Amino acid sequence: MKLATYNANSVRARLPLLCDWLRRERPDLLLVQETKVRDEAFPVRDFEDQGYQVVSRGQKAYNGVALISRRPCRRILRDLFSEGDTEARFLSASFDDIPVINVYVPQGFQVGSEKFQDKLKFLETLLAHVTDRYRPEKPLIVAGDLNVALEPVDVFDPEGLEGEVGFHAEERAVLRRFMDWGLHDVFRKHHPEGGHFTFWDYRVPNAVKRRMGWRVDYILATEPLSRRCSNAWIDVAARMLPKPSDHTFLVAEFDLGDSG
Amino acid sequence: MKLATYNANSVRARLPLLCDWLRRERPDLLLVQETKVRDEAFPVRDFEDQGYQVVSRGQKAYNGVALISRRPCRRILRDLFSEGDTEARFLSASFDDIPVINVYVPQGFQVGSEKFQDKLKFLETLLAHVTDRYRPEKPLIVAGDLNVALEPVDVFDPEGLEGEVGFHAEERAVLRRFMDWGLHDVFRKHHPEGGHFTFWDYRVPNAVKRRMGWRVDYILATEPLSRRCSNAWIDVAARMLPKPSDHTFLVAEFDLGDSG
DNA sequence: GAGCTCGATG
DNA sequence: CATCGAGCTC
Repeated sequence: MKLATYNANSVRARLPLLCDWLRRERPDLLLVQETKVRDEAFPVRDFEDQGYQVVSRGQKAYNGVALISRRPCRRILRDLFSEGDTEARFLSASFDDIPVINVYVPQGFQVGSEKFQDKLKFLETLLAHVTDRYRPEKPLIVAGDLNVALEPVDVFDPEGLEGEVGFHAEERAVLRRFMDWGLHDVFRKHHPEGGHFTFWDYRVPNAVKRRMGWRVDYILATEPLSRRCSNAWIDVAARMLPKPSDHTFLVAEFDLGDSG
Repeated sequence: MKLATYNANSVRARLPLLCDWLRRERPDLLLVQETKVRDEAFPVRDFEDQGYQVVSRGQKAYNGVALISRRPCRRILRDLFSEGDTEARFLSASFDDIPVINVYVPQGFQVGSEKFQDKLKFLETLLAHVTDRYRPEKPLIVAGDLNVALEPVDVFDPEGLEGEVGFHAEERAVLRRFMDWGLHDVFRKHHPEGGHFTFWDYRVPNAVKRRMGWRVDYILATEPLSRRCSNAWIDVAARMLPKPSDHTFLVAEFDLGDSG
């Protein structure tokens, strides 16, 4: 099974790039974040034309997540919070009985701000959701834009960025607890060396060439799946195409035998 | 000499279409209206790369006219009104001693409105400019988006549109006086039958296929040039391309012998 | 329907 | 740098 995650920064603005990429890579499942579109306006047809189905949890202008898959899904869940989500940042479903959670974690604005607290709250709630409902011995995938770089090798300037939003001890500690519970970072498993990024700020000139990026997008898997992850890679070239998102694709392949 | 006029509805938005068209048609001179860009931001390079020179009279966001030519021009004039123009709607220059006036006449909003009066004032001032400075026995071209359909055959529904802005007796009367003075509509000369249009409103679904257009773009020439006009045509296909302007190209060819 | 500006967000 | 509205024009 080939799974990818992509913060599109508008699924409509990224439609040509996305369609080209799907045509070439043909993943079984693509998790998209920052679709920035209401469900009624999601360009479903463009994906259906390529043999994909779309489940979307969107809102106007901001956030929005979607599951784009070749096979149907079950057990769709659109809300992380028991009160119902005010922002479209969470979407989970099962594909061939493998539960997949797609998240777009709040960026957090500034350390100490109310938005930063919301970010921590979101991560804590997601962690509780995972630990309450799943077991590390069973298959589970949690993936998307977590908006946190876990280790110093996951940012281009760990000293300079230490304590900044996205690389602050408090966020990293919460993310660490996902790992401690039993979620494995499948990209890290295949690339322990670091210096690989999935996001480069538009505002930094030539950020990709200058390797001024962050690794904030993840595919996390419990042990039975992580064990079967045969490959994981970041499509840096897709960040160099015309009209790119500020993120790029993270891909993982799982050897699931006949069942997947 | 091959001359074309085109209301681009943003020269920047139309850059791919324009460049493709120039590569294919290679006119000696292209008159553009609604460039919608300040002179400093005009994409001059894209035209220079194809062997064209650009003279532009632009403003921010609205209006804007330009002369795009393979040969240099002389006697550039950027203002129609003696007080200096507040809107970028007029640009004239001489090419091989043939004076060419490029205009974007105000659309006029609604009959009876102040903008409609401005439109009539613009047309009257242009007529005075022409009759004061030129003679019908000498070469002169006046072309561009005149925003007036002269005759019933120049709109898709003459009965329904009678009296509407763009097809009102008062505007048509002023335009008629250009003809009476000695300017000839070179497209009409080759296509007396009517039913040919240069503009189709974006808001009318399938307007081109349904032939729901207007002929409001013109190439007018004095007798010594009109006599030599060997061909004139409207490139309807260019209105059917992806991301078209709401207008399309009007082209005329003149047999000028060695001198042009 | 499709350009434009502007102020917002990241 | 590149999204998004809103409000404007044609």
